Amino acid sequence: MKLTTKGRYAVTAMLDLSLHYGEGPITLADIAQRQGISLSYLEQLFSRLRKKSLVASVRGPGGGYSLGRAADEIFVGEVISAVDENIDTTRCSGAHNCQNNERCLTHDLWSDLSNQIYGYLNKISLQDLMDRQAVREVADRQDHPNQEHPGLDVSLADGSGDMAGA
Amino acid sequence: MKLTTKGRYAVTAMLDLSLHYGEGPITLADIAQRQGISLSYLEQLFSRLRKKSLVASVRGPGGGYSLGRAADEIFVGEVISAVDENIDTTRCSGAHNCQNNERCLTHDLWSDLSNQIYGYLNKISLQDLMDRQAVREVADRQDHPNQEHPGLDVSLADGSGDMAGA
DNA sequence: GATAATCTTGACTAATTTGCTTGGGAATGT
DNA sequence: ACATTCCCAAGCAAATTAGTCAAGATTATC
Repeated sequence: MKLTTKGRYAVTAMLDLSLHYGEGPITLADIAQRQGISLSYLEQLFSRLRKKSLVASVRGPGGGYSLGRAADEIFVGEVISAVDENIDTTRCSGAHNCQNNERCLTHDLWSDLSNQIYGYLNKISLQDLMDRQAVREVADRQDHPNQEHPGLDVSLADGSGDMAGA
Repeated sequence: MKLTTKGRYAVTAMLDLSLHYGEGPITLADIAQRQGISLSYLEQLFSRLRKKSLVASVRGPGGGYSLGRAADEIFVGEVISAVDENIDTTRCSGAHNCQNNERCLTHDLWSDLSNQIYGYLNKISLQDLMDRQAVREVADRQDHPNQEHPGLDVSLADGSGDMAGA
């Protein structure tokens, strides 16, 4: 499990696709302009997203990309791991050929956490994120009817996720 | 929120410290050998961990590092962000100087997710991880009394974390 | 006090990853 | 035919990672 700006670009682009669902195929040029990502970089990312069937493509004029499945069936963890090219041998390279028991023990502690994070991210769908945003926007508009950009950057990470039964 | 091998090293080292709590200060040389991390790299990481008071140091012979607080008061998110040096301007650089509403919208969707992940990781303490492992070890030993390394690499990410009220 | 163990700091470097450019293709609607 | 789009691969600058090296500062022990 890795989480870098690369994954952020991928998730952002997928969210952009979700937001324009129903408008037909969306061109990468549109996403590039809207999200401030270079077209060629997007092409690389979408190449991987396509191999994992997270997006579908249509070539030719009027073509573009659309979500490979419904937004509530695509999970953030999938998107991130699709672009991560993660062969990540975790030092112990899967097998238990560590130097000693101690090292292996600590390694297992880490991989345990990694699995937890992954499980967590694989429960959050693109639709979930959009729903959250929609709810907040409505609430914000009710509070501040005359502003273009209400205080959306105020952290409201409620962090109500449970700790997965440690 | 960033999650790379650097953070993994830091968490692994902190877990090593936790496991040897009560044995007095632990030298970086010990951790380096046990966890297979270079001594000098550990020095860099611990310099940052120390600035955030996540570890305490004792100099001179017999010196070393120990946890800055109890293991159940140190959270994974803290450890990771301590070594991340995260000035991460998130493209919109905090303010709302985006190109248009749409871009800002998608950006907020991402930062929302980022906050969620962060909140999640800040609920998992080092103690939690050790407890999980301890429980599993006992269970495994009961099932396979004669093995040194029972099947600990089998994923058991139960992922019972809730999705934070999307 | 000398010495050795250990943390502390900073400069430097090789390898890898990121993010992007360039330059070509291949498919397809008009 | 042509313009538009996806597709693909090579290459490249900047950043990050992971590490080395070298010089110190502190302190327990002899």
